Amino acid sequence: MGASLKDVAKLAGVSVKTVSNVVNEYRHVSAATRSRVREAIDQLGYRPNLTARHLRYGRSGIIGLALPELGIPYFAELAEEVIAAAERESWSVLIDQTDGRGDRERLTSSGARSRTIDGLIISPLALDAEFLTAMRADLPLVLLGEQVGPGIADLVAIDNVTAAREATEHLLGLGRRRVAAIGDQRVSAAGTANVRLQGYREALAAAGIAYDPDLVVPAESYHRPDGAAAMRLLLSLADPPDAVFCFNDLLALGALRTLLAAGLRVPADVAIVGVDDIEDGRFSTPTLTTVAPDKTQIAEAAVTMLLERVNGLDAPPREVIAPHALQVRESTNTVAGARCPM
Amino acid sequence: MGASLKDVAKLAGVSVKTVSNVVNEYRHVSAATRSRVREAIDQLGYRPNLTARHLRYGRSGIIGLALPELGIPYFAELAEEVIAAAERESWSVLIDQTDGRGDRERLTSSGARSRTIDGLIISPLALDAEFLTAMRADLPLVLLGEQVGPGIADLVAIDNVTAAREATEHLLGLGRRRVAAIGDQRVSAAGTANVRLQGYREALAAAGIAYDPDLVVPAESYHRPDGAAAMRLLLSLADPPDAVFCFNDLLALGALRTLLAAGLRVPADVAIVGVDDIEDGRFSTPTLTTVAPDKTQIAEAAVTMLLERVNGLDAPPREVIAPHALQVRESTNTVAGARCPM
DNA sequence: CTGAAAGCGCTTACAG
DNA sequence: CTGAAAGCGCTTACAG
Repeated sequence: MGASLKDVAKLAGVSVKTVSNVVNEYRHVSAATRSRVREAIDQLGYRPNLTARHLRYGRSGIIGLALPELGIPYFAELAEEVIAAAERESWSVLIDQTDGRGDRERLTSSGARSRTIDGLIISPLALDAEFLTAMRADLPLVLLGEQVGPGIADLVAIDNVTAAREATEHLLGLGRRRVAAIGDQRVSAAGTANVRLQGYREALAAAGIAYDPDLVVPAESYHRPDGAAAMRLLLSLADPPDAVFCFNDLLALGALRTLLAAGLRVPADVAIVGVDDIEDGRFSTPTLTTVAPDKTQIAEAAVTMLLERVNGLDAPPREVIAPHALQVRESTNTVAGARCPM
Repeated sequence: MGASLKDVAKLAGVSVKTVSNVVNEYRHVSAATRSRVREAIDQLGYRPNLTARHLRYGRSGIIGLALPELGIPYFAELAEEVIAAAERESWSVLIDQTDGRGDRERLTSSGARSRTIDGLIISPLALDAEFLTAMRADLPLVLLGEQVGPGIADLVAIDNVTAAREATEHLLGLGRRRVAAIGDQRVSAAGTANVRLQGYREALAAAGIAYDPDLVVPAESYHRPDGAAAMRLLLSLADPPDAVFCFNDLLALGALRTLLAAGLRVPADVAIVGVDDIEDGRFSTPTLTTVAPDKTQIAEAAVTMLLERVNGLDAPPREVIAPHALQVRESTNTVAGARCPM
């Protein structure tokens, strides 16, 4: 198909080494030779074959990003940042969707382990420590979100316990006493859901409020329908909640929908807090109070750490804890007046 | 780093050809040899180097997907489907974000033109026919969304004129007479915005309603803030609209926010229709009436057509028009009762 | 059924 | 400042 270095060399009447020198902009090429080579390149429409270059260098210039699904805005926004950060360093990003099952087969088959990528940023979810440890032996790895086991690989996350505690404290500070939690998951022992639940419980304990298991509703996935269904369950309780801490914004937006459809007012009757700070929550009615992780910083840290590993850094696993901040908006702001959308 | 075919061959005491035969599961390998090779593979932890294989085959097994940004849910959902469709065919997807500027530099540098991908699915936006024609000479191309010029490359899209006409007719059918449009763009002559505007105008004309340029508001990008700002502009008119057709759901959700914040009721005072059918609109309050393109079909058609080209199909540019359907929800349903969210 | 050799397109010591 | 040659790891005619 395309022309190769050899073709260019032949046309320019020089060796491939010289063409390579010109292409890679090494000095020590005479101006005359350089322009002759340039001409040949233009004439043939030559562009370097990156696959060959990668084979030679022993790397592909591509990193993988394994996420549950792009359909969850938090991950889409994060992917956006990761791609941008990688591009700044002239790396490309291959995205793998794990469907939240963290299915080993998928990861294995999808190139993560087949040396087509030089490193992997992975949101682990259902993957266990053992599997990840094995993966790390093959491939530089950066974990996103939550530590799966002690010192498995580099990690970038926010302090989820503190974040959850602050969110719950904020609701308690509003004077609410029946504070529910939506998003519990029993899948893995160290998952994000568990640490968020822990922060929730700490806040309740500090406020001297008894933990009521009825107020903690699991969510199979973290989409709006799950939040909506969980909220319906909570509304069916004899003593329903007056506030809800949702483990992500999508669950919160689903819960919000259920509340409004049931004729309840938010925050007057039930206040809501989410996590992620996705754009949706800044334009919903009411707007959504949320814990905002610094996604740009998370993405940059992940890419930086991964490339350091790809470049041979041999150090014990590192942890970057990115900052987060509670964004108070209408869904917990009882001062603002109520409005009627329909 | 990892073991190569040669290492395995040496350990198993056979030639590399034989190892290759085993790895690729060719028949005609004696059971004894096969198991000896298998053992060596396990022992060395051998996995094939895809880069080398790709060099040999002259292709990378990777296709590119160039989108404005993953932060726009429609594109994130589409990317999700494209990745899934590609994976079914054992292809990987490299995502490029063009930032809506369709910037040539980015595309050029980001691998699209550097032979690291075997084909490209691209949402063209600001790219002109000339540039795309030049690209197609290098690389199999499938255009997403809108035809940029006559017969430039394979295209998959919905019938945007009809979709826009139907959306507008739906609003007119509600008895609205001041129907605004948000999302006009002057960038390219054949862009999606223009065909949607055309459908809008056709519907007005068919209903015998004069076209009022004051009711058509441009949007620089298609995010919620743009819709919110455009709606504020419309509300400042002496004779504000009683309905709005937004060129995508994000604009519609932004407009919705402005209306509710201004104390207006939707749809009682102003009815709204969007395009894209993103998940947000199914859970907003009120839920959003929208034109739903069949994203799965769009993604599958794009991947199928691209792979056909990658496999050498030499045919004139083809067009796939995917189905769409108007999803009527609360934002235009004047029959449903009004509820008060806050 | 298996082996030795060439070649995909590049880069990089090694000479000159 | 430039060239001839080896090699990255794979596959594939070509022999046997």
